[in-house]
Amino acid sequence: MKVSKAQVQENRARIVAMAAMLFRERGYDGVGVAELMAAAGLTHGGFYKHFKSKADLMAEAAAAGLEQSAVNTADLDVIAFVNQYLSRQHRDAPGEGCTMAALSGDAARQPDSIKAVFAEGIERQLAVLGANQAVDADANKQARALIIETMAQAVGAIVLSRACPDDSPLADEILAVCRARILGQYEREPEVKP
Amino acid sequence: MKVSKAQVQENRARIVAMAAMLFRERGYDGVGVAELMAAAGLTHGGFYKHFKSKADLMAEAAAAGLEQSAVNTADLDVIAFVNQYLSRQHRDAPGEGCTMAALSGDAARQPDSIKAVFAEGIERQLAVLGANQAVDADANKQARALIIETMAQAVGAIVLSRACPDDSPLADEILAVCRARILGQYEREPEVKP
DNA sequence: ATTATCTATAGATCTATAGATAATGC
DNA sequence: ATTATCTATAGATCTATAGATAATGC
Repeated sequence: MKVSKAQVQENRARIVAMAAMLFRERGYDGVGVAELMAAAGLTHGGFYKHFKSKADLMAEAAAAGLEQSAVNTADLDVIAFVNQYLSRQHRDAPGEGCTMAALSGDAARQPDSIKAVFAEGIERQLAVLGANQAVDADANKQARALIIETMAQAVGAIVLSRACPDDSPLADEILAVCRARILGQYEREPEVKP
Repeated sequence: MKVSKAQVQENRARIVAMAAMLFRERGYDGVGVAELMAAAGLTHGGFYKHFKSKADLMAEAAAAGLEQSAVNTADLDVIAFVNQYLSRQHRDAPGEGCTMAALSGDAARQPDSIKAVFAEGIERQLAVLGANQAVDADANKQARALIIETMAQAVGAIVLSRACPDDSPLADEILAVCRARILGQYEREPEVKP
């Protein structure tokens, strides 16, 4: 029943990847260890050779999800990012979407060890979107403020839109309004290029 | 052991009020019926004479929390609202704060019956903040868009700030930046008065 | 020999129900 | 007579551990 070291590593990665998806879809309390391990093709007893506890996995899955978002958006400019982020596709597929939007509410009730992972993930995403890339300190401060505002509005729009019933006109209106207004801001205040 | 009709009504209201607070603090899955009833000074068996199920209470507690926010902010203009909403006090007291910010993430995973309560609560809050109060249809549309953008950014800022560790500089920065930028927008685009 | 995985289970917790009780309200 | 509340419990589920197993890797 033992498996190769490569297989062990692959199994562990699959558990983390499944957790990152299932937690985003159903929340930290919405997915049990047994179900998670079954989704990864294993039995639940083996979980504790990979992780000390479910809380440990939560931190690792959050880091994986946040890292994935940063990598996926690394080659987008802010306008492309906003168009993708504030889309119905993103709203309706939380399992593959932004970890901040899907799990920040849950993270707020977790210990600082998990919140620290989120803070790092937020900071990373701000960097990817072009904060701190301006020529001088003052321009940097302004660029960073603009990116923070954009992320907050984008996250808020997705969170509120997802809280509405599936066919609610308000759900779509929130996305459309925020997308238009953010994009309008980047026309007036063009993105800072390095 | 039976109690008067007035007492029954009072007990029920206390259960709903405690639920509205505890759910905001710890999430729908974070509070059990037994603990909730104990917090209301009752034993858990009696719960089911008041509510058909925990899910029924969740809908009613959400409605109560959303209603409370609307009433509390009814006499504030948008600027006073934003100053209060994007404060450390609000961020650090979710149990008495905005239900949208505290529970939208949980609501997204609940059935449409609960999401419908949230959609109504959002719509109500938009109305309180002055959407639909302009003189003509076009001005109304613009005013509504501005309020939606403001709510999304405010909710997103609180949600992200709460996901950061308690002493995180980023948590405070998100609040300060979004507060300043929203207020700046209302200077440039003054609030629509009826 | 080591150890990742499996089966089985302990112990806690959670929602919901059953039946008894006693004060209200017709 | 009705019924809100209480005590007790059923049945499900969840995290974590114990012990057996069998293939890897020294």
